[in-house]
Amino acid sequence: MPIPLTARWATSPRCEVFRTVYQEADAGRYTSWNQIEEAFLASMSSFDTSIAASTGSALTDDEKSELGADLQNGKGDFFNDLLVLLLERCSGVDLLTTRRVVPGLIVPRHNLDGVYPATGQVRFMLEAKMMGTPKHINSPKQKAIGRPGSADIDKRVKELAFKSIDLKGEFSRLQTMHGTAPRSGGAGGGDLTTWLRSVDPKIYFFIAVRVVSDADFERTMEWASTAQQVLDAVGVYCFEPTDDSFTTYRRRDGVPADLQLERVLYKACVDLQSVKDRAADDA
DNA sequence: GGCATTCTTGCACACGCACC
DNA sequence: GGTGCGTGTGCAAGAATGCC
Repeated sequence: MPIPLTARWATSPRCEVFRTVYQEADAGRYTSWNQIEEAFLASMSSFDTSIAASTGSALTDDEKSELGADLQNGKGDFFNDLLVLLLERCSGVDLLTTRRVVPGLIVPRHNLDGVYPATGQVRFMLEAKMMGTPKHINSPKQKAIGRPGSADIDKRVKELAFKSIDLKGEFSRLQTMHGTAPRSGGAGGGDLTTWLRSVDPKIYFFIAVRVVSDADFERTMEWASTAQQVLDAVGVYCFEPTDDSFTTYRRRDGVPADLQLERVLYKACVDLQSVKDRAADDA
């Protein structure tokens, strides 16, 4: 599977390390996170070292052109595309990686990262986010260790939680319109989590978080657990700085088993195959 | 094709609270 | 009271998308 041409990281010189990792995963036909974890960590270290080294004056237009216009953006898209690649390899199902406009029950247009199938009702959806950045020239007031990964996690979880409820509500409405009653009782007066997990689309949320302290890690886990109640599954990968430069990383252990990215990715793989079979039966 | 709008991601700042 | 930290809110930049 070639690098998506529309991806921001496909052309930026700073993202060369990402292309190398992606091509390694593609060539090796990798199907699990464990196979690519070390290369992923190394690419993050390389990328963030480049970001942190952008000291001196603010970037000129020429420098922006050379390095890629956006200073930080790129790793989030890379993380998303890498997960899609692994998931496709594992499940044998083609996901649609380009974002598409999907109507919800209340909000008429949602943009989604990775969905299946490419057309018609969405049955499976993947959302991936990267959080946390090192200190760099554009954030002079930032602490030396950088911005905590958990600083923005609440906003992202709340956004996705609403998107989940809205999309599943719309799917349920369409089922009712077509004479197919929802497979379990409605949310009103019942258990919202149980209802949400009984209704398509299956929504998987993956986050890679650069944590800078124990408190940062704990807060990340709390919000991941919250997200778990509204989504079908949440996969978390945490990494932390190991030296004074704060841009050499190692895996942060301690993520509960049900939140570990590698396990959730495998669950998503199995689920996606099931969704594909179910969609074929319904057709 | 050009402009306006929307979306995503990263960030600053104000405020409240705990601790010393 | 001063300091540090967590939290909530909203802004900014860049890219994607829509509209005329």
